[in-house]
Amino acid sequence: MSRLDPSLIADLPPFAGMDRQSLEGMLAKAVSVRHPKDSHIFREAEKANSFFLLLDGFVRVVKVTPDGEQVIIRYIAAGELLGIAKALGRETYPANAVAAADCVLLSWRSSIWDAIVSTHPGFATNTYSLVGERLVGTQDRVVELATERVEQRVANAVLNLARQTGRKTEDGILIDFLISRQDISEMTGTTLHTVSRLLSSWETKGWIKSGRQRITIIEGHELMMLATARS
DNA sequence: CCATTAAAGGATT
DNA sequence: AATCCTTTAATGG
Repeated sequence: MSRLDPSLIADLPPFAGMDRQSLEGMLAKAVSVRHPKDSHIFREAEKANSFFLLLDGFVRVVKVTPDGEQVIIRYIAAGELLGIAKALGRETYPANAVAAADCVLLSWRSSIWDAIVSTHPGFATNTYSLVGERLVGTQDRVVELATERVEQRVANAVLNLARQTGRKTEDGILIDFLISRQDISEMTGTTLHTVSRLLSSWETKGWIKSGRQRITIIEGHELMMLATARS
């Protein structure tokens, strides 16, 4: 296994404020793993033996209902931790994590979590922040699902994806991985047909450009108006 | 306003 | 060729 350079992770939020020696210590205990698109990184209810840092790619966190319906909880972008069951006081993973694109990750054994947190208080606080941000995000989505119309929820989902994973192109902000209308419907609690209709009507208005599994936001402002408009 | 169903055309493998 | 993704239209809650 090749040696990993500290600069690989030094600038990522979880390791902010960590000195070089500590970074090297973390990396010495890490194993790098590759996950091809659509492979599972971990599964719900599985024993949480490892936690991960996503170095490249995108991960989809998914819950599956008893009757087989999928709900997308969130997407995780490069630089974020995932599978941090230990930080949540859990022994098992709370959901499935699937590679939404080809992914490169670092993984650590969960058994060293406590030692890391006690020797690197900064890592602990960074993790609290991450957990807090995700909590706020899910709270927002609960409010959305309870009060907003489908059109607004879809607009929000698209904007959030663009903010999280967007890449600038000549046309606008491209959501930088393959995402189907089915995926968006699973994020927003609607059907792929409704998502399809909404996206094509936005395309007609010139707000977005979308092809098969690709979405580019051209006029983010209009979408934001829609997303926040009161019915 | 939105889900469901059905049908059909395009894209991907 | 088989499968998946998207669009469109009709119907009904």
